[in-house]
Amino acid sequence: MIDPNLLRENPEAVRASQRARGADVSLVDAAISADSAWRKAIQEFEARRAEQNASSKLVAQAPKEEKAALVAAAQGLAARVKDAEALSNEAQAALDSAMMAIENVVIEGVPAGGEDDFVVLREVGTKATFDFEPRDHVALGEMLDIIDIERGAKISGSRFYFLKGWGARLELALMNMALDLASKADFTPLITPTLVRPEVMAGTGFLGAHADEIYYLPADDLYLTGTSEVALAGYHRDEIIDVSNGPIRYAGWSTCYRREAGSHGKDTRGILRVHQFNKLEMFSYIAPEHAEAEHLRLLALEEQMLQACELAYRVIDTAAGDLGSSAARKYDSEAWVPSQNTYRELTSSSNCTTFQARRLNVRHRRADGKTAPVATLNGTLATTRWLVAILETHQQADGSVRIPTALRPYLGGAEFITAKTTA
RNA sequence: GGAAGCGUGCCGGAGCGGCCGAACGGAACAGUCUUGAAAACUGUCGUAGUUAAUAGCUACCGUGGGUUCAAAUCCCACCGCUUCCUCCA
Repeated sequence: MIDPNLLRENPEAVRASQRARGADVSLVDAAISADSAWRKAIQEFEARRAEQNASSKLVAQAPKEEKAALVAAAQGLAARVKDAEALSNEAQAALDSAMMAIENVVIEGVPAGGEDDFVVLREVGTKATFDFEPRDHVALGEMLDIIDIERGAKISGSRFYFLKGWGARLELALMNMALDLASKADFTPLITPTLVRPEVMAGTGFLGAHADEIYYLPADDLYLTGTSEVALAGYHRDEIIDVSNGPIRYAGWSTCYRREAGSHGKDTRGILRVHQFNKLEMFSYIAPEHAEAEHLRLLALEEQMLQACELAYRVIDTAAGDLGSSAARKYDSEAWVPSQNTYRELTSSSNCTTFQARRLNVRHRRADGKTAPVATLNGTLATTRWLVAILETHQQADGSVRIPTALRPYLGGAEFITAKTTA
C-alpha cells in the first residue's frame, strides 16, 4: 500500500507514477475522495460513540432508583452508534480497496513504459561461441542422462522433470554455493514453509492480478508459494523490528510452484519454464533511507553468482510498466542462452520500499522514537533455471559439460560432466 | 482422529458486566546516590486513528460475529498453542 500521507500531500507524485506505469491515473483521485469521505464518516461515528460512552457512564454512577430512566434514555443511542459505525466501516472498506488498487510509487529514474522499454545498464562477459553445432539443454540433459523430461511428463504432466545424477547434484551445488555466498554477506539462511494461509498470500500482494498463477488447495485452504519471498515477507508480519543497527537479511531456500496459466505454448521445451523449481532468495528488511543502497548490494551479489558460474549476462533496469505492483524499481539480470541466441532472466531484484511492509504491518522504531514501516527488498541468487545457461554455455563438442571452477568444490572436485561418469 | 485446557501490554502474570488501556512483578529508559559500576530509591514506560494539537475524542485484552444502555469479563464460530490418548513415522 502506498503512503496515505503522500497521497494527501503530494498526489501529483502518485499520478506521475501511475502514468509512468501505464496504470490508471484516475485511481488516485478516487482514493483521495474515498479518503475524505472516510474521514468524515469516522469523525461522525466517533462523536456518536463518545456520546454513548458518556451516557453509559452516567448509568453506572447513578443511584439505583434513577438507573431505569437513564437506561431507557441511553437505549436510543445504541442504534444510532451502530448505524454510524456501519457507515464508517463501509467508508473504510471503500478506502482500503481504493488504496490497494494503486501500485507502488516508482523511484525517480526508472524508465517509463512497458516490457520493451527497459534500459540495459551493462553487459558483462563474453557470449559463448562454438566451433561445432551447440546443443540445447534438453539435448545435453538427455545425452548426459541428467534431465529426464519425458518421465517428468509421464508422472506429473507437462512442465515437470526429473533431475538425475549430475543434474541433481549440479542443482544442489548451485544452491549451496548461493547459500554460502549469502551467509558470508550477512544473510541468515531460512528454509521456509511452501504452503501458506490466505492472509499471508494476500498480504504479500500475490492474490491480485496474478492470482491464477498460484496453486491452491481447497481442502485445506492453503496456497502453494511461487517463491519463498511470500514466507520471508510474512515472517515479521505485525512486528516492530529493530533495524537501527543495520538490516535484517534472510536467505530463503524453498521449492517454488507456479501454474504458468498465462503462458501456454511459451517456452514449452526444457526446464526454462516449469511448474516446480528450487530457488535461493535474498530478502532484506531495512530502514527506508537505506533501501536503494541495499538494492545495489543485492544486485552486486547476484552478479557475483553469475560471474562465479562463468556466464555472460546483462543487467537491465526494468521499465515502470513491467514492475510488479509492489516494486518501486526492479533490476533483472539475464544470462546469454546460446540455443536461443538471446538473454533470459536468471535473477530479479526488487526494491519494494515501504509498500509491502505497510500491507504486512512490519515496522521499525525511528531515531525519534516513532514507528514507521520498514522497506523490503528481494533478489534471486540461484534457481533451477540457471542450469539451462550453465549447461549450454559450458558444453563441449562431445556433449560433455565443463563445470565452472567455483562450483567444483560442491561437486567433489569434478571438472566435467560426461555421459560416462556417474554422480 | 478422540479428550481437556489455554490465548491479556516487550516478558511474566492478575482481572465481581460499569470506577480497566487494564493491578502487580520483571525488563527497558531517565534521574538521585556512587570516583565508576552494582544495589537501593524516584519517575517514565503499549499501538493506532481522528484532530492544527505531544489537548480532547475513538479503537484495540487471538480473529470475527452476537447479547447489553455498557463486554477483557457472558454466548457462538473460527484461528493458534499446550497436555493426554489413539494413529503414523
